[in-house]
Amino acid sequence: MRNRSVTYSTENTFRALADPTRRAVLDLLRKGSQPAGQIAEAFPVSRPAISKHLRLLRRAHLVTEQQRGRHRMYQLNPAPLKAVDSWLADYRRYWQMNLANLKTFVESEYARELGENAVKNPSSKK
Amino acid sequence: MRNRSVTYSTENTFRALADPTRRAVLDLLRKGSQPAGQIAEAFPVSRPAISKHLRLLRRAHLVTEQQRGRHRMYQLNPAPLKAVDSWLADYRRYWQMNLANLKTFVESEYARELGENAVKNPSSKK
DNA sequence: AATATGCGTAACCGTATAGTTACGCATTAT
DNA sequence: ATAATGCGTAACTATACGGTTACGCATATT
Repeated sequence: MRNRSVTYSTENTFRALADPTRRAVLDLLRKGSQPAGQIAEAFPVSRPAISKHLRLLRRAHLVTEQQRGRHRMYQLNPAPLKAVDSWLADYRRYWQMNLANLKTFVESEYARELGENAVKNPSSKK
Repeated sequence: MRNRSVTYSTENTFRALADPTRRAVLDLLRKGSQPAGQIAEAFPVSRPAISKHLRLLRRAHLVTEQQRGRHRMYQLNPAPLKAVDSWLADYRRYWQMNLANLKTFVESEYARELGENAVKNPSSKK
């Protein structure tokens, strides 16, 4: 298997990104691989706390580790972020619309009628 | 205040996206505003469960609601996703690098030396 | 050989999720 | 006026976080 494109669990990826500390760890690793202890020093929480964050990041395949003597070097693996990026892609065109226009549209009578229709013709629920 | 650019809590945004059901709700709302009940019908979980998801999405400002008779219309607000997008931006260039090259680099003796240096010159810790 | 260092894990705690069922309050329909 | 509908919330449960301290095991140092 050479360079076969790998799929990761989008679920794990989003979950891993939910915590600000973990995002900060990734940001840190963008500057280069670092051993676990050095990563921990960058944060106000205890080393075991970081160790657990690293475990989640590992599960999400957002970092890879390799033993280097008694150190564990952590390296960023941005590949799973591609899934996040492509999920976001579908939304980009939305914020490219003028949101002010959207707002006035929603508050218009036209939208109101659409809303009523959506409600009165649920086309489900009996 | 007219169209003043609003900032949202990135924290809340990422947290809201962590759950697959909530992401699916957003995906659903991309097709158009819907009342809460209709949203709930699209999922295998109970209506109150969806109601709670909607609460989190509201807190994250990813949806807006408005009373429409006895219905509550939910509408997508993609604006907070811009923060996610810009966080991701810093990573895009990484997955544009050839990851195979990166891998061989990391495993090279050169990287090994860098790694050792990083360890032996922590430039912190006493 | 003995000691120090790096780092993961276990055990424990408080809080937030994610789901459930039961309930209550408006609004609409009859 | 009464009944039905739409939907949020309360109360409860199980699980997962995020943090802590204590511990243990390799690897390095002296």
